[in-house]
Amino acid sequence: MIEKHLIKLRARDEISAQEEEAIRGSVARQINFRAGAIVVEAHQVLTVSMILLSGIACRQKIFPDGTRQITEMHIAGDFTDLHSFTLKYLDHDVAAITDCTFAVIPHKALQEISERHPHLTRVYWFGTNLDAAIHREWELSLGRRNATERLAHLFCELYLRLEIVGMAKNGQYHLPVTQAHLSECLGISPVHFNRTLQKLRGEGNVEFSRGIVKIYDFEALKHTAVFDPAYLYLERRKR
Amino acid sequence: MIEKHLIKLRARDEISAQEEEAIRGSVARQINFRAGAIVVEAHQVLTVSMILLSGIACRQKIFPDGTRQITEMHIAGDFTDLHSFTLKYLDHDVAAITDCTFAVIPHKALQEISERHPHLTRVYWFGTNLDAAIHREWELSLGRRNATERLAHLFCELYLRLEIVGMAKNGQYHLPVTQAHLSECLGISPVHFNRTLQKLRGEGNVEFSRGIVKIYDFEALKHTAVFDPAYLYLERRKR
DNA sequence: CGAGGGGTTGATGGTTGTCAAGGGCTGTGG
DNA sequence: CCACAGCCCTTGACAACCATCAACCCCTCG
Repeated sequence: MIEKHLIKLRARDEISAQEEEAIRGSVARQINFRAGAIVVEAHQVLTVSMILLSGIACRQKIFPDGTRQITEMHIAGDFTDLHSFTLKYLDHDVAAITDCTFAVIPHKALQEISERHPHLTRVYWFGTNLDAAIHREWELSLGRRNATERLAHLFCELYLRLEIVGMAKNGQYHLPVTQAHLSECLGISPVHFNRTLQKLRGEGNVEFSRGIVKIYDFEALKHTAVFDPAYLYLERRKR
Repeated sequence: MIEKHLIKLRARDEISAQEEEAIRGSVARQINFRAGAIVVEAHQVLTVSMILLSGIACRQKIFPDGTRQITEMHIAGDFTDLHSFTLKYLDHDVAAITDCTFAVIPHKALQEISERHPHLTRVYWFGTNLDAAIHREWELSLGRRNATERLAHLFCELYLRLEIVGMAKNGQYHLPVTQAHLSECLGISPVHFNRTLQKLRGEGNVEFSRGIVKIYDFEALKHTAVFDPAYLYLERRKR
């Protein structure tokens, strides 16, 4: 159930048997959401956090006029709103892009972990800092990369993140989202997204259609994206 | 010395006398940097974190070709690289924009805090989550706001953050940075920054010259920025 | 067969970047 | 005191990038 979550944690740190037990014991229940549903609403006081088990979700910020910015994509294994444990409420929504299943972890359980398991607490603290690093990289994209580079960069990031949890291999992965969703990640219009995608396809290094991303030359794609994976902290660190 | 840091913490949570003592005891030394210096270099393994005592610093990401994106501005009281405690190295630089003084906190001391002071650990965890919230808001700016709105938004954010630590009042604060620095926050060229600033001045709600920001109508400025301070988490929360 | 969502295309205009030049202020040395 | 250098700010002209509007296509599903 939370296997992908454990794989993600163990890709970056050692998790002992007791810690794994503590994590498993903290799951109160599962919950499903339909595609398009708001999973967590901004500004609502929260008492639980959620681990994404399957599906694709995102963090989004919405303007009064309805325009939307997706600030991070979430895949299976991600602790989508762990930060609500210390923030108490979120400054953004969490939305289900496809149908999603979550494991629900009450803040009470996180409180216990933070009292009894200092190392695991630091692992989860690391997890929220990793999200912040992804936000920073997206700031760089939105501030300095053009549309082509942004899109190539997003394809690279998702490949590496999905690969960790076994959901991408041989340069290919499922990404069952619309062009409009991705344009909201990149801060461009859907029309311009479409033209950008065609340009990338023309270069022959990547394709995206029917919800499948095919990367034919990852090194070339990294090059057009100016992609440096350091911000994903993919190495295992010592306790 | 770390008074502004304590004020910032106490604006959001209760800090006990013992916790204050633990914080004060963790400061190993002070260190100064000249304007323009790199305080922390990306990708270097770190063993200390630093609290900004005076001056203005920033987090920046630089492309191979030298173009730069500032991902967050730091003011006195900010724990500029607390996240290096769990990340071990940073995905970005920390740079001194003006002359700066920092308090140095060894990771060993943070390790002890994380073992002995669960509540204070959560307070610091909250602190890094607050930085992440600022990153998200900047993603929204860079992705969806135009240049005028971005600049107005930055002036609003810095006002509220400086006000907390007593460095802004009556709609006015010192911001001894160049237009080029601010343009690197906003993801626009220095030339366009200058024209944007003139446009805002023409509207009569804000002025910026000789390193001083004067806000004449904060509500109007908030309105042009579509500024919602929720992401700064300015209320005091319960233990 | 029709409706609807998602994808595609063309035309046009606004926002922003780039290049180049000049102005103003400050600090320094003659 | 003045000349000069250097940094920062400002302005104008032009081009690139991207948004918007509108129309159409394609596929799926009821």
